[in-house]
Amino acid sequence: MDAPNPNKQKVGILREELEQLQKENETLRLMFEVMSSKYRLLHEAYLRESSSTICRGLTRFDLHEQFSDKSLRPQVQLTAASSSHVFVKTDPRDESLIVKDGFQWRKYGQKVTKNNPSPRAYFKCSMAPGCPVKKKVQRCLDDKAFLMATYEGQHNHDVDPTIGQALSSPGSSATISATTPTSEFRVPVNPFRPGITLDLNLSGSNHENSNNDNRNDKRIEDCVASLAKDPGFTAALAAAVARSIVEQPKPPTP
DNA sequence: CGCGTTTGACCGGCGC
DNA sequence: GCGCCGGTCAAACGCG
Repeated sequence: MDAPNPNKQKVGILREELEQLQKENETLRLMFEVMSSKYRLLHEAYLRESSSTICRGLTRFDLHEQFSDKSLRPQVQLTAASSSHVFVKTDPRDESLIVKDGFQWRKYGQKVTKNNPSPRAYFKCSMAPGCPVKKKVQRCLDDKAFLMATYEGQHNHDVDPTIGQALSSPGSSATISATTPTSEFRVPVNPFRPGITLDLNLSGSNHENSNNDNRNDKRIEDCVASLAKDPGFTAALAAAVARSIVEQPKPPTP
């Protein structure tokens, strides 16, 4: 009776592993549910904002100003491919036209435009010599809490890592912010690259380390908000997560 | 002194 | 052709 049955011992180990995997599975399921619910909420908020704040800004600030200017129509048609508009929420009392997007910019001009009393500032990227990227920053006509940055061109270098780490998406990135009466959400976008780079590193420590709850929540929000920008990727990710939940984890083979 | 910002001047495109 | 407008240049200026 002293010698333990090796089979029973093996079964015990396997059972332990199984329980551990089930716990992990449950955790992942909960995370997925949280992500899904947050995604739904944020997507609804995003759609609301798209049809109100941002679209209002675009139609009255950008579209009105640029589309009404027939000289810019060809450029506007190229906008989707060669330039991007980013709304950045700032303190309306802050009169500086500074958009912290992870790059260093050198201001080379400022103009007061016809349709907006707020001056428009012109910046060139100064992080790398010869970088062709320019941006224009102007306070939104309707909501002075927002700055609209228009980026043109592609960077020929990477983002400053010390600044980039503070942003949720690696590489070049900027933050769109939009407010609803009750909430604020941030949508990380990448105005210079075709794809959206997401940090989906939702490690198990998320639920183990309560000190990181706020940061993890924010990261999840950032991820979810990014998903809202790309329905195709949303579907692909949802399918992948669903698969990982449906598929029972197999015990490790020796 | 070097670097970045400011700001008036200048240029080019477009509409009338 | 002229005027308007957005975009850019470059000298002056300020700051560390």
